[in-house]
Amino acid sequence: MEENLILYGCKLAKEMEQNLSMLANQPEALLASCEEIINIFNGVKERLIVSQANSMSFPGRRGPGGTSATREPLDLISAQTMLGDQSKLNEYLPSLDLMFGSGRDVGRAGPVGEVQSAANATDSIRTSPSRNLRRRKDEGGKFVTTVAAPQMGNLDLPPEDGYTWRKYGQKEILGSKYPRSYYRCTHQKFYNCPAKKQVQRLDHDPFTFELTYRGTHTCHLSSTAPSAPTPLPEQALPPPVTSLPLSSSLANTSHWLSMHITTAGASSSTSAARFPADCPLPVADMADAMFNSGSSSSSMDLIFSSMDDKWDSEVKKD
DNA sequence: GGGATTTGACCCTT
DNA sequence: AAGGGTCAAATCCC
Repeated sequence: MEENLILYGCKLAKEMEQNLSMLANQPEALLASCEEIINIFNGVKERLIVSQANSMSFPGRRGPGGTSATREPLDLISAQTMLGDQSKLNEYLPSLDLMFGSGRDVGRAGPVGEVQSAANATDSIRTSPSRNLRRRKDEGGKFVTTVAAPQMGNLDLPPEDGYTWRKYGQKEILGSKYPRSYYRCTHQKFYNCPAKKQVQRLDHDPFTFELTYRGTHTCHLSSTAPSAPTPLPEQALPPPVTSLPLSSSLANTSHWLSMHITTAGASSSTSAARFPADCPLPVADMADAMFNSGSSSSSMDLIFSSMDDKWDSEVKKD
């Protein structure tokens, strides 16, 4: 299933690239389309991360009062070892970050920096001379997903998602049976990482968590960040929520992806997000081709040409 | 002692 | 005014 997700992302990129070529003379439409691409790929990336996390077993955690909720990178490392062909995933995720950024990192420059401005404008945050930044729930830059509770271990804790989080609050929410927990990135202090997430059980399904991600991980961008020994946990970013209305096809895409990730979270399968053995990665080459080539269509065709047959033969099997 | 969690209070947005 | 998000002191654990 995850393999299909990846194949789908490749397929989608090719289709979008074809659309972009038709918008070459319409800068505004081109920008909007680029924005869609950024958000879609971020969504795919995040789903891969969550999918991989959900496919693992959840090692025992310490009880309340300790450091139980911290996410140990070793969990992922060992899981990757067990799952086998994860090296390509580790290549793929940071490459996507380099390619598309988060859409929300103010300090990040790159090929998509200007494209991000529209999203940043809608993602207004209030500043106060005496208080830290605060944002409301309906502001932009929110990504919501649901995952199943761990099959084993402490069911009160949400499943691993590859990041290390520090809990900073919990609150009873009106109309909800279960309290909402607030987490921020463990590296916020040292790397000024703004990533946060909220965890809440669903009223109608206590074994399912709703995860709300806000902000993006910038800790992996620091040259001193401890990313080298643990590629996956520190190199991937939670995606922003698209600030632009998706086209009908892309909206369907989002639905399709949501369906799949939810299924992956609820599954007890030990299968992991894997790349097909002949997937023409690494994506660093894709980024180079997409942004440094004068002839985007030809380069994209080169990148994705071998994907079509595989997509047609494998994805349609489902 | 350092780091993480708990929890009541505070502040902001609606 | 109510509800949600965050702060920060107290507490816990290693």
